[in-house]
Amino acid sequence: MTVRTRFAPSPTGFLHVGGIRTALFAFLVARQAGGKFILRLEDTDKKREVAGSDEHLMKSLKALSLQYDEGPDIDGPYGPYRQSERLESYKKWAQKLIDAGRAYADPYSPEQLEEYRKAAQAAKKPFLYRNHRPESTRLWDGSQPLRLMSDPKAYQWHDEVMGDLSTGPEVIDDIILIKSDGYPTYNFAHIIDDAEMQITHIIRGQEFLASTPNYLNIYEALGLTPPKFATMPHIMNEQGNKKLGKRDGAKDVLDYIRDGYLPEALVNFIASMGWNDGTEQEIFAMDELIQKFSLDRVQRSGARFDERRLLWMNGYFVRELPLDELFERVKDYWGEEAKDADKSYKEQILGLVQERLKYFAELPILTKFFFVDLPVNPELISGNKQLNKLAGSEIKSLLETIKASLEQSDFSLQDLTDRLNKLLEETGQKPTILFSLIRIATTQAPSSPGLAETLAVLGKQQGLRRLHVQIDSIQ
RNA sequence: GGUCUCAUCGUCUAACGGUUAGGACACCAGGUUCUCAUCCUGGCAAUCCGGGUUCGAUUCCCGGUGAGAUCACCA
Repeated sequence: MTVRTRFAPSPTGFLHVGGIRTALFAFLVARQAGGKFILRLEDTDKKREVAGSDEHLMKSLKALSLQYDEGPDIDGPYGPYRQSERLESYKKWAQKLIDAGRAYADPYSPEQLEEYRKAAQAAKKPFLYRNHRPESTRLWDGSQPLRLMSDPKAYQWHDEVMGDLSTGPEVIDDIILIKSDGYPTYNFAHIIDDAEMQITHIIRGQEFLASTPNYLNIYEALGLTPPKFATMPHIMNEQGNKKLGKRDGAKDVLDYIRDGYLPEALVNFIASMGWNDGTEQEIFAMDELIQKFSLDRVQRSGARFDERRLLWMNGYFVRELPLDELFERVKDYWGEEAKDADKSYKEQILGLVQERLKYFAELPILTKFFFVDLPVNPELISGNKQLNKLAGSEIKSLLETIKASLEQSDFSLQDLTDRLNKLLEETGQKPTILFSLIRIATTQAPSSPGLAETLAVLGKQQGLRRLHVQIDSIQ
């Protein structure tokens, strides 16, 4: 049997790392088995639907290379892939249940239901709708919710991640199949769709674990064999006290992409939250993940989202990139001031900042001084523990000596290196004095790449000009 | 409150009854002619508690405790 997994989000907003992880694992299971990965939009709640989020979802998946084989925009043999377009199916299956006496019209108003619920709560009892099941059922005309006539019983089932699970009959209830607006509930629709779409593994978040026995009850009523279940533990927020959610600041994955996080780093990072291959390997390429992933090595406990680890991992992937590829990838991230700079100049700069670049959005602040003369910042000297011990006149004369030497330089890396060494001897100064001074004068930045390298890229004209300006600024 | 699930360094995790409980991130210290970063070296740091079973429990069982999920005409 061909493995078919699906990711089935509702179009109610963006995708955060929690959602992406579920999608990623479903994707990996499918790819590993040479099966199919399907995207299905669960758009049965028109009130919560957010316009454009379907596109956003698809874009997010594609941005992380989680390409699905069938979906709303990629037709396949089991379409359509939006639930709102599959209403006929749900009606058909619902009718089967009605005919079999396994579904009935809910006679109560929401207010009545609320009272029952409150009464149960006051009595410290769990609320069960089936305790209020009407004696005689009337015809379902669609104006009322359609409920399952449940068959309360204990269940034992296997979960690919959680292992063997079991519950008693007390959790089984007459859940709503079709809402009074004609749309099915998730609880009903996903079962029909998974069956019709030949889904073999339901990989989903832990929030559905508690309702699984009710789904089992529906499968039985429908005469369907359930697929394999795999329940993913939650990804928790940074404080670790709540499942990661949009409301408390979970970031859109597309925002990470926009900030210049690499998809491959994001994927690796997300996979490493809750899964590892049992070795000490930390870095995995996508094809390695596909090859090595297994559901039974997925963690059962929740993992916290630690952005610092993501930052490290992204920096790692950035450093690993060949320079020409990195150049291609960062091309939209240069600052405004770099607009007219030529390619080879930018390439040289990128070579110098590559190992300090954690994510692409940092590029402008790391490289600005290469493109524009920053104003003299006296605080760089006054705030320097070594330099602020020197009198202005001493600094000035040091700078004059430096200038005299650099004026003779061709600004090749080799010559600059030699001259810098010679200047240490000539002036008798320690590197911490001499090099700091040169760096400050020529960059006006609190930090920069190596001094000789920076000067070589900056070039003679710019380097000397900035030296002059610094000298003139000192009385 | 009922039901279900989970529990190893601050964080992500390894250890299919026997290890000085390992790695990574973060942090700290030192080194790489200034800074930042990289890289290298070193350091700090964990089996929730209590009972069993066993020659021996992080590991198996029971009970606590703690955390999370769920109990919608949301998914």
